[in-house]
Amino acid sequence: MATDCKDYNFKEIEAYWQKQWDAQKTFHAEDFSEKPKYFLMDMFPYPSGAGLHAGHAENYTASDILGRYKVARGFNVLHPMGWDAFGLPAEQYAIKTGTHPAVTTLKNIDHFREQTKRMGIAIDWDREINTTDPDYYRWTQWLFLQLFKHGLAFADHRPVNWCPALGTVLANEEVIDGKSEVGGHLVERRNLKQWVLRITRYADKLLKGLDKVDWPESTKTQQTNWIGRSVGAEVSFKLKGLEESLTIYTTRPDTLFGATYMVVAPEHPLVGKLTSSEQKEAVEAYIAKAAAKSDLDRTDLAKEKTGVFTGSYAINPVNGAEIPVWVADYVLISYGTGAIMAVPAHDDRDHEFATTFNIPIIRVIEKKDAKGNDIPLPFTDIGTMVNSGPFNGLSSDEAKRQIIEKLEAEKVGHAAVNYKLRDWLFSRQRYWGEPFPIVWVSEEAYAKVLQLNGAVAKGSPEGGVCMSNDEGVMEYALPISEGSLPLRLPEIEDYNPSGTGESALANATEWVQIWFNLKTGDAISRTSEKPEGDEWVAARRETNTMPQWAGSCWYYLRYCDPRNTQALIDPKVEAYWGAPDFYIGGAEHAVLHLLYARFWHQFLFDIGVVTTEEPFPKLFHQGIILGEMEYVLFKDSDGKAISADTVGSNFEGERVNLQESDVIKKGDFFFWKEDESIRVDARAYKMSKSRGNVINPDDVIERYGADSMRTYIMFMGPLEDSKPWSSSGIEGPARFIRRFWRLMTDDSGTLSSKISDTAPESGDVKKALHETIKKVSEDMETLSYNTAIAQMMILLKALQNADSFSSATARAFVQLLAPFAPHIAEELWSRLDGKGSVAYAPWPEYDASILVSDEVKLGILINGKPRGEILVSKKATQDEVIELAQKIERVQANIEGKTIRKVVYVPGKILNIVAN
RNA sequence: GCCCAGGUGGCGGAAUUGGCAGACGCGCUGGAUUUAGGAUCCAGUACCUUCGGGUGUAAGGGUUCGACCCCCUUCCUGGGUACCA
Repeated sequence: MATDCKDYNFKEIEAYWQKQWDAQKTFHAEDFSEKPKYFLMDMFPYPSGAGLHAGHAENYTASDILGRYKVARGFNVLHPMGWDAFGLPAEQYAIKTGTHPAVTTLKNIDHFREQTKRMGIAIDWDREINTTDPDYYRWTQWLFLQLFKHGLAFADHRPVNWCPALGTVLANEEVIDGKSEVGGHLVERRNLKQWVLRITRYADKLLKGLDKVDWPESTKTQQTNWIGRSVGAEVSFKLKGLEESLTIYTTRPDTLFGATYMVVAPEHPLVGKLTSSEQKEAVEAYIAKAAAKSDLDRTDLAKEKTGVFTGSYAINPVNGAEIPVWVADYVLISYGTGAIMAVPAHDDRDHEFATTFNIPIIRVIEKKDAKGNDIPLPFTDIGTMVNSGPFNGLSSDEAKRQIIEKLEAEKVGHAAVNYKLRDWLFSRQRYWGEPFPIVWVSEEAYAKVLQLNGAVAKGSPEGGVCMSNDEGVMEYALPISEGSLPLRLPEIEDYNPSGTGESALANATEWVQIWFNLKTGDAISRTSEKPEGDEWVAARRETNTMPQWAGSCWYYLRYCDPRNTQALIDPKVEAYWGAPDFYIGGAEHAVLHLLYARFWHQFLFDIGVVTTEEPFPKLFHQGIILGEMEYVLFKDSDGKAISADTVGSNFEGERVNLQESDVIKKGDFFFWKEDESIRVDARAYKMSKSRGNVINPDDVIERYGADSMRTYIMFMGPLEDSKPWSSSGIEGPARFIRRFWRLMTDDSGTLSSKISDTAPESGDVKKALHETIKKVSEDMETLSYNTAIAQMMILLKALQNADSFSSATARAFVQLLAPFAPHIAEELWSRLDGKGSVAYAPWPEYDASILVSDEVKLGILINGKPRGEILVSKKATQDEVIELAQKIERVQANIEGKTIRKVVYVPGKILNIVAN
């Protein structure tokens, strides 16, 4: 049944079909269907109060089109949606208003779901998930318990941004120039008890797995760089007058002869011993200063190298040279061994440092430029060895090998691999996150756990996880029983952090203070009587919560089996759906989300929960939709227009937004029409509230309808490109949709009289249709939606110009358009007596025989310049073609009096005659 | 700085195993229709031109019968990253 709209009333039509899809569960994905499965997934959104933005609309429309196409192709499509709903904004709102974050979150989710439906996105809503739902996060907690059990989670003191004035820990983005974003209070670094995941154990697997996935190259590169595997050597330098030696890591053992000094990080454990009495004061002052700097400051002030001589000397193992040991903060304690050999000739940073402090610079690698001159220092590439004793003349690569061999033989060094990747700080001092299913007990209690050897012992890693508390007493972390999951967030009155650096959970005494069973892992509040039995002890719950990444690391699995109460996912279901066949989302998650999720997935593979090695075999990033193009005229304080190229970044005058018609382009730049010597700044900016250039999908749907919005967003350009929104540009696709309606219907809302199965259909119409089927089908596979739409516009024109066309042609066209504009397609499909939902109608096939034509247009070129064209058979011989070509006047004129030197004939494409 | 992606009409873009650059759309110009229109329809629209033609894909060079496409150099824009030895 269709609506009874006479004209194109998109509001009525879209609302009607959305209701139908909901009621009929049109997009239900069936487990174990015999159809081939297609698991299509979007990066799920954080349901913010602001609602969906243009980027979401682009993302979901793109995947929706692919999903609808796959349904028409006979696939059992799983296209789910969910909510990454833990996060700071809801907590901050709770602190301000006292509203429980869950309340705010559910309200926002309702809004997001409504908006998604209003865009006509085909989702199986029965599989909706929400990371803040205890039935969901119990499995996040379960997963953490597995990581814990396998020794991949440990506790450590790690620095956070602590703001004493606010009594809270701040996220990096809440700290600006060392001050809190709110209130501008001083922020300091403070070590807190934190959870850390050993992602570094998976560094190699994460690197190797990238070879197996079909991802954008740039994303793979980013992950590769982030993991930052480097191969080099660890070398021990004897220290003059000290027992200890100093071990360094270098990727360039070939430059060992060029080491003229050494540097240790200010935090290096040997600094004290290295420091001579004369240098003590200077070194200690330097270390104190370095400690006061945050990581950010240390890099901010990186422009000038600083450091202090320790007074000690090291001995270069390859040539016995004595070289000074410095302490400098350009060496980081967290990478390698926290100490380096400095080779100023062949490292930019060492060169800068050596120049600043007048340290000798010795060239040990030689390379000549094109003119035969030495390439100036610092030269960081590889070349030929010089000043390196027995290794002179070797290539860098060969020297690396031989020097490592020599070091190994002399037991002063060995080949070594290092990673930039750090272990993952996995805790936050917040309320609105998953509670850790962990309790802390005393050392004696831990001993008893081993003795009892119950579920608690079996769920713990070998050696346990322990950590000294503020009083210096050792405490042990133990897992709560899997049966007691989910460990729910307690209801609290005040969402403010405890003020001690712990989350608000620390104040929920009844929740935190528990009796814990050392055998079973069960717990009850200490407000109750201590149960019988000496396996029950007093314990304290972990008060950190998990970061937002936790829920998003494995959500794709839960879509397959969202209501399972026995397991994270049923192995049979996992075997059917496997990993998502297609994953679409923004490139901003190229590193962290995608790396963390891969880590968990590889772990789940190792413990047998999943059967695939990688979670996202195919990944696609949609580009960013920018705000509208802006033409900005600058005016100085006197209101006088000034040219954009004279304006610095500290411009303080007035910015005037001009219309496109107010500017003129000359060369590469735009100028003001009123005074063409004034250059105008022309560009599109990222959408942002502060800039006021945000396009709200709701407004667009209100004015044009979802079908037109979807078609426009896909028509804007290649999906992966970033492109500016244009409020006039949408008129094109919107007109196309309206014309499509008028092509199929007449004024009274009945089918157009042009649609006839008795009148003959012209060859041109047939050809246009089949060309379109071919083009659209091909473009679907590559997500080239912009050109698919362009081709449908051509078909529309052809049908408008035709006297009549068949209902079969009309239905095929409706089907082609259906993934893009599903509502109007359903409506017209229904009116064209199509069976069922157009979504399930088998995708039209093109008839290749209609498209092949023997006659082709052949371009005739003289000396590479187009001079005419002829219609010939594809199989025409070169001689036939030349004869025909020579009959063309312009061709004659261009070869007259010249000798033909060469002829290049590409059948079906061009004929190029070279003559002079 | 380094890494990645990209520069094509006034605008969004199309065309690549190297073969007639500018499909499709916006905007603009002119026309039709309408009481009116931010509706609809038709035509034109890269630039220059002495109307023969010439020039054009960020700039310069190279390879080729032929280059938006391949190679080298430079410039610009966007994204990522921040002393990782």
